[in-house]
Amino acid sequence: MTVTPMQQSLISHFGEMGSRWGLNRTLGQMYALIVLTEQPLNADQISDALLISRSNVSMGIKELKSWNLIKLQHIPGDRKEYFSAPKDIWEIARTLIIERRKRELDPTLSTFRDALLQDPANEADKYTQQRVQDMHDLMEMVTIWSTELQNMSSDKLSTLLKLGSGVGKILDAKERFLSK
Amino acid sequence: MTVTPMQQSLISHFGEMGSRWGLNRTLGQMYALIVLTEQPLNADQISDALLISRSNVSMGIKELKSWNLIKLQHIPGDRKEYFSAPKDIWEIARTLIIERRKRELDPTLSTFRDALLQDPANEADKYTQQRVQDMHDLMEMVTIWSTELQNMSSDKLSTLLKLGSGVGKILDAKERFLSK
DNA sequence: TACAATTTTCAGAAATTACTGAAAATTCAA
DNA sequence: TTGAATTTTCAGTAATTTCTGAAAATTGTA
Repeated sequence: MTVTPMQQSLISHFGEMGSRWGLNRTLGQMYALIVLTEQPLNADQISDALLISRSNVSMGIKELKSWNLIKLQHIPGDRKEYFSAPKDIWEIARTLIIERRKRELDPTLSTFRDALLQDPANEADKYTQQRVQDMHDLMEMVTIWSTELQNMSSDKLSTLLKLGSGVGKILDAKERFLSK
Repeated sequence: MTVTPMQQSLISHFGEMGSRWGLNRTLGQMYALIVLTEQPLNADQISDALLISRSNVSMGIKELKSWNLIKLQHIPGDRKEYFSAPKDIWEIARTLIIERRKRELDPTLSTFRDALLQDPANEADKYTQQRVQDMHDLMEMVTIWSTELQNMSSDKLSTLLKLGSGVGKILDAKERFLSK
């Protein structure tokens, strides 16, 4: 399991990014390695390639599993477990959307709802609730979107994204669709 | 500058979330306080309300400024600087999208492009480039979208988001239209 | 200009998070 | 079963990040 210079620079970058994200450096590197390698890898190979301890890999894998980001495989005649990433990049994207929604949006929405159910104790609370209401509404819409994306095929997701350069067009499409 | 229980629980939640995000706990709390309070606040008030040192507030403000998340105000006859958040929640959302794109997508896209320009040293590199190409394409579309959103008025952004669960249907309609 | 008010900086301390090696637990073939 | 191969756990250590107080810098007024 040797890492080419090209792979190394990508792995490093994902390490940096991973720590800026909710993950940590090692996790970012591990996932980069798995995504960029065609063959499934076992824990020892990951440990060798990234120069991190076997136990660190074990913890990383546990985390990646909890994010549903890796596939588990077995190779006949080999007792080790092998890990790989989905070959469809859209599937990875979809998983990331779902998992981040679960971890970030859902609990926040629930905190917002709690606050909105309370009686405002004074003017300050009234203002607070008003702001919470705005954030709640926005976030709920984002949630609905993410649910939608979650159920969308890769093809469809791709079509939607490609529509990008003219989101305005989508709005137009909506008008036409609804008004006929 | 007293914080009501309702505000306190929201501030705590944002603290938790902030650290899961790229920000840190204090920054999350600071921004929650500013967003949830109607009046602009000065650094001492923030320091009092959150029980953190004046210098910590100063660093936090610097960071929030770099994210373009706060507005700076002066109150006549008072030399202190006062801080507030945009009243339009969509504006805050838009700013977050822009800033995160700058910090996360742009550098990543550039790393991807570097890798794609290199000559693959072997089969492993060829596979790596293929995967990078996929990720690049996806991320470029996301970038285009975010640019689009950046230039969209709050009204239009709101309309688009409200479309939510209707998006799939519109795409269906489009498919049917194109394939006949 | 002088100076009080305010903000910023920054070295070190405190807190948090990540990582390791050793040991425990699990798995599976014989 | 047994025991070798493999994975997981976890206490302690290392590394990183955050926070503070003191001092320096800046600002604005008289």
